[in-house]
Amino acid sequence: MRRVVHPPADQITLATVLSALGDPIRLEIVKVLGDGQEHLQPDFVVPVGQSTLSHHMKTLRDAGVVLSRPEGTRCFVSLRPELEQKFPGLLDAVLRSTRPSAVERARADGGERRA
Amino acid sequence: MRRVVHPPADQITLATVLSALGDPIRLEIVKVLGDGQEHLQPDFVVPVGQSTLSHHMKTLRDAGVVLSRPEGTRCFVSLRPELEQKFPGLLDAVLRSTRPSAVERARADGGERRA
DNA sequence: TCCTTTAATCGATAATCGTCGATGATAGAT
DNA sequence: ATCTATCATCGACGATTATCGATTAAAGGA
Repeated sequence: MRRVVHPPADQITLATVLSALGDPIRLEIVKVLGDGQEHLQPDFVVPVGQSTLSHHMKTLRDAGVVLSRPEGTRCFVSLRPELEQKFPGLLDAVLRSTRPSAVERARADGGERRA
Repeated sequence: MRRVVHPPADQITLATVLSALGDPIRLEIVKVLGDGQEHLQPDFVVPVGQSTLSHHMKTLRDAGVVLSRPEGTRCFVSLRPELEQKFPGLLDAVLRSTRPSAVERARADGGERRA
């Protein structure tokens, strides 16, 4: 796998992180990574081509959101742990926000009786 | 003051909110609004012209982050309360992240003895 | 050595964004 | 009726971004 670079933790900025997260495709990627596991590109089911997905990955990597670990011909991706130190609770709040809330689930149910 | 429009709460999306917050100027605006009070444009000290500031305000408004309340010739701006219902804890996490953490303050102190 | 796989990079294109100065709209004051 | 203050809108510009298909790099397997 090709060489990939990560920014040092001290030059990760909030604006850049939020900007990186402010895209539906990248939000979906982060949502998948939210399980704390490492993932490969095929794990992210997004409606874009491979090169575009790779580009989004670079955006997240450059922003300091994800970590890319090349191994053999593959590249394992995970959430970058330093993010929690720098911006405590931020990623959690974002991940919680990607899940429908109780009131939204109720609204989606409409008037249905519970099964 | 001219008529301003706000999106209905149910069409505020996470990606759009994060994208709106992912800019240093707008982050500064939100930081000022973090005191929970209403503010006028002159309260935001940002290195851009008036028309650009107004444009950023529109971006935040369209994303559902802020509320604009025209009164007379002025326009009071505040954080939009529905945001907390939709994405609980998100704005708080962002606002906390705009403030330097304890470890960062210690680092900035360098080896200095405390006064 | 050649083939396959995975993912980064390149070059191109269209769309979006941040910025500015100028103008316009609205309300209040003189 | 005019002037002034506040802020939204307009038109233009350059910069950045999202996207694609094609290519390249690196490693593994045949």
